[in-house]
Amino acid sequence: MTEFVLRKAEFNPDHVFTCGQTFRFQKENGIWCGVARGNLLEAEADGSIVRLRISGQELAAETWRQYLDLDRPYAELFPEADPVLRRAMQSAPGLRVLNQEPVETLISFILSANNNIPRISGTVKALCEEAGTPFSVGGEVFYAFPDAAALAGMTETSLRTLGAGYRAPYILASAERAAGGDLDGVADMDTEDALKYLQTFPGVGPKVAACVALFAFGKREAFPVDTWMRRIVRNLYGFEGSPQAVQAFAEERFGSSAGIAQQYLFHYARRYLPAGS
DNA sequence: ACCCAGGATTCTC
DNA sequence: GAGAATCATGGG
Repeated sequence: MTEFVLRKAEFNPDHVFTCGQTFRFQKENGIWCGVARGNLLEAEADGSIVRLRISGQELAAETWRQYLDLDRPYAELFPEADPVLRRAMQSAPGLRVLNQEPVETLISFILSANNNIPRISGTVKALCEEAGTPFSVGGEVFYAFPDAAALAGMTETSLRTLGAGYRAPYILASAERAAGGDLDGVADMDTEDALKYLQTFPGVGPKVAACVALFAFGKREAFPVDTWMRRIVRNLYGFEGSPQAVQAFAEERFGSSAGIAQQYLFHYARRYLPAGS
């Protein structure tokens, strides 16, 4: 078991787990609970501190520091943040961008296309219970996200039963490629190459590629543009254009940590910008 | 019945 | 290349 005691100002689970980067965490009885890297991760706020408890196979504390992105100085990332970004950051202190597993991120965000977050979460959970490796903590059973080979061994029918819909064949084909090692080189690519390469996976376009690059491969300049991002850029920055134009606007404005700015803005938009505006 | 959801793919011009 | 139609599925 690994434990962390952190200041809520540097890691706030209420922001980390609701800002849309992961679909596997739920709050139960005041405790955030989910599975990451085949371990149970629980986070509980206690005043101004947060206790993190990680149970399961024993992984090095350094691995978890990396997963939690604890060693990045968030307060120093945007020294000249504009008023919009500053407001978004001030509204979510302790938000951090996790470093998640590539296969889980790839498949989850293929599922996210033209879908809504509650339904994505439900399908991901069903997927884990169907094909993931179970492990038990304190007598309760949890499921790791299925590895690529397990996913590739599923049928289109079973994936549709779990709620994947028309994305089922994309998931199978992309899982097959991942099982063959096709994600292995992405970590060493620069952002531009990674984005281009990830889009060769079935079901992966510009937005999903940016999510995978950002959330699984540490490409912090990758800036996913979705309906929320177009809305916030239009309403709060007065910039309107194609997703590609919005991405260029964001990269120019936010620089090498644009993806982290994106998470603050996305989280802010979902909480404070009325839908349909 | 209609629209939307963290879009991607395919068809068409 | 840019723009429209199509793609399951559940909830408003």
